[in-house]
Amino acid sequence: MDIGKRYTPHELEKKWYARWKDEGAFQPSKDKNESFSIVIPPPNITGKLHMGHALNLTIQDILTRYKRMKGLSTLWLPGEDHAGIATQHVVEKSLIQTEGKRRSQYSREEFLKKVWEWADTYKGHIREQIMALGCSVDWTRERFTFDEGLSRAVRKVFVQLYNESLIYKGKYIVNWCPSCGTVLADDEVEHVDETGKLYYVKYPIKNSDRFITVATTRPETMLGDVALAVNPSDQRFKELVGKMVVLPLTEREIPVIADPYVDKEFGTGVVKITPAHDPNDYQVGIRQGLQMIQIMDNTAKMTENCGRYAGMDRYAARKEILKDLEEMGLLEKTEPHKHSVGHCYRCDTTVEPFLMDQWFVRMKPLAEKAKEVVKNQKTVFHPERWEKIYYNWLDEIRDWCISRQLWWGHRIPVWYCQDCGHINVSEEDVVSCAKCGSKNLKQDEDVLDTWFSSALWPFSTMGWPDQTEDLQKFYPTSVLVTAFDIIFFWVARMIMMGEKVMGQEPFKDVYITPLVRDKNGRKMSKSLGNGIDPLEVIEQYGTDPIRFTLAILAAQGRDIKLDPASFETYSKFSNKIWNATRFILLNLDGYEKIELQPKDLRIEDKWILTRMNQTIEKVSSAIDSFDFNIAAKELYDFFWYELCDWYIEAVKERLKNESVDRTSVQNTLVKVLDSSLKLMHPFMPFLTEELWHALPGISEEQMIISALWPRYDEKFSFEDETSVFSKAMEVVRGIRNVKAEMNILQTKCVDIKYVSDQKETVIDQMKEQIMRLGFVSNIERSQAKPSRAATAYVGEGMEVYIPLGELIDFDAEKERLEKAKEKALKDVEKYQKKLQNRDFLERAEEEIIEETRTKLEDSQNQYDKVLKILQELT
RNA sequence: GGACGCAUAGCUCAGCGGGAGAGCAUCUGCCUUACAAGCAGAGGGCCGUAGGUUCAAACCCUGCUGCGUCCA
Repeated sequence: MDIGKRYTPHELEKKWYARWKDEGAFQPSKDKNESFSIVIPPPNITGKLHMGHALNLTIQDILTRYKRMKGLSTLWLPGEDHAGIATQHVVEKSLIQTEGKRRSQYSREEFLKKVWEWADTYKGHIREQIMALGCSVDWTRERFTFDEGLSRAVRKVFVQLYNESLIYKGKYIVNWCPSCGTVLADDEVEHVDETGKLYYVKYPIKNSDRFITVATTRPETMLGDVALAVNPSDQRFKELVGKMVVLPLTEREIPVIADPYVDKEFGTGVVKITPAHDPNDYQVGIRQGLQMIQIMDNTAKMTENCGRYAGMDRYAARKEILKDLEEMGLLEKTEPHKHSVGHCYRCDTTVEPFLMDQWFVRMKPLAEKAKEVVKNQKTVFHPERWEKIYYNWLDEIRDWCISRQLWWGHRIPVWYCQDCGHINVSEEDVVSCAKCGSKNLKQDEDVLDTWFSSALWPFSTMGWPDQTEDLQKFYPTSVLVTAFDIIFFWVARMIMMGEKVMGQEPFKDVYITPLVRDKNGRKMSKSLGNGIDPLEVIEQYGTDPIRFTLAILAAQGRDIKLDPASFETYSKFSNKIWNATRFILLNLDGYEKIELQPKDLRIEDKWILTRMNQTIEKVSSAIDSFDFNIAAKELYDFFWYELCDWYIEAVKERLKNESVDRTSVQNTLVKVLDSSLKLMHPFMPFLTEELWHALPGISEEQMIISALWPRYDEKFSFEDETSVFSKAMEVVRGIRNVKAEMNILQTKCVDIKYVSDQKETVIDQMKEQIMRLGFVSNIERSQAKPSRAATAYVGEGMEVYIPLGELIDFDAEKERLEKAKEKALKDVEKYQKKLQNRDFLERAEEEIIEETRTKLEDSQNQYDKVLKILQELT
């Protein structure tokens, strides 16, 4: 079978993906016992996939295809995430644009209908992109976090945790996003260092003309102050404790209290306490039994508790209050101040700490279990260091706020009885109160945090709460491949829920992918506009090059600085594979498959087969240890620098003559190509599938995707021949080098002469190949160095010369030899020094010492010979 | 403030105890009938800095400097 002259990626991508999918190649085989499974980190339905996804998906596909070829029953389960806040946010924005209406102008049902429409559209986009990347996911098992089945799982877990008192409702300080109009979990708040101001405000002491000065970054919250606090050990303020001060602007009187929370060094050593609007103050408030005054509403406007400031936005109020304090002479001074400010991770609005009734998950007991799982190595992080980050977070964990004031999400399965006040918590919709039987019920308006449903993903996608075959076979999953930024949001919570609900860790390995940055090391982001769209790259170069590029850059524990030029580099590799295959196919005239026998093989055949064997081992073990870059590099080097540059070049002559020998070469080529394509398949699925089908003996029904992974074959490992070939390579390089230095065309054939005291040299063993690779017209053994000759090779037991007559440039030759001499001398000195060191001889391993002795001998030898040649240079 | 990571050729990085490597870029030569998306050759590095461990350190340990990230 012939293939086209050029590698044209696009048509073959579509063709093969459709066939793989249609023939069920992505579905796990039913008959095998050992299984391998991955659940996809479900992409949000808010937008398109970025380079991070492309990397993440590529790695998962490499693992999946590799395990599938290794014969395991393999499942990669795809799906999408409904992404509560984010999705509601983008849909609202798009509705304002398309229909000019805000969310409040729709009913909850109407709005949700719109979001579902959006969800369906975007699920489609995500599917297309996953397909474009060639991912071998089992589409028959696709799931969505808001599916009916997954919603059932969410309810069941909620009820279970509620019944075990692991879920509770309570009034606490939470993070409120005034723009999204919902509460956020602690880890959904991003802290950014900002330069703000520290305002020093004077509070008059009651019945006195003295003041206490308080430093604050947020003067507007003073309207909610209920106390001033000092550190109990602070001598400066000892006698003030217990006194009352008059809160400026309100005339309210508040006490001065002592609390160890106060930092003596900060500001004046006195802080204002606003329990309803600051998490630390809230703790003080609880300890001291203080009143809590709400001064802002859901939109961050001041409440009626704020007198004449009521109705103002928080920033307007701040301005106004400062102006008033200034006028009253109560603003002592203002200093620039650096502090960290919380922002909403979705819309970047400054979050407001807020005292509210919300639902929480009690994290401590779950976190303990989750720590154990990793400590006991039931789940292992790669690279290992992420464990620390994981522990760190779990150690400092606080209860997880799971209710969200949104419409898009799993509605909290709680019904409040309007008559008796009973809280009904149930998997099924409640129609009558369990306590009083009243039908006057009201379901909680709020929905659950998206991550609550994502936390169940590894088992909810496999049919839980039903006891399905998939769960039996594929849970726990084998590997989770994800980015570090969701270790807290997602990975840790999945482990908690897996342990809690299934009694078993959700995955055995967690591979944390590198972060894809731009070529300058900046994070790719929409606002910087420095993102690279994977689809555009695919459009330009094809899927296989982008996958291979990402894989070869994916070194563990280091971010990827992605220079688009890399795609160019590795698309050339694809082309190389294409053309090498094409060459082999063009040379299969009269091909007849035979069982290769060592006795029919020549040195270069044995060499390439040995190297093939080694490559199989290296690539397999690299994938096993998640070192995708090493695996990819190994393939690149083997295929290009050994198979193409040396083996194919060496056997071209042998392919020309019809003989048994040609059959051996053809079979070796086909065998090596077959194995190479298989090893490369997980990285470059389309190209390899296409080319594999052009190989002789591959039937139309077969597919490389389900072919068996190559195995190391003892029969084809030949150490001796491998070192002979290496020596031949050196000789050829020497000849080429002389030509380059003497300005002789590489393709101009020269004669060579060699001097040796050995009976058989590499030149005798590989004469034809050396002649072909070095463009040599004639080789002769000689008793001594010919005159007017350049030295091409000086090695153990042999020197190779090129008699050049008038062509020789003595200066250039002398320079070359001087360089070689210097190098040899440096080596000699280095090894001598080592071997003269008594400590070295006493303490180093015997093997190392022996090796060093050999090296010394070799370099000494080299030096002597080069020196001699140099002296005789005529 | 607490924790972590990184520093190797001009650029991007691999190597992580016994010979400093790759790609890109640069320079030289070549259309050698698979591939000019190619072939052959060359130049370029006190492996951040100061100590320590070791017979032996780019590699292990510590301090420092610079850059980055996470948590508070």
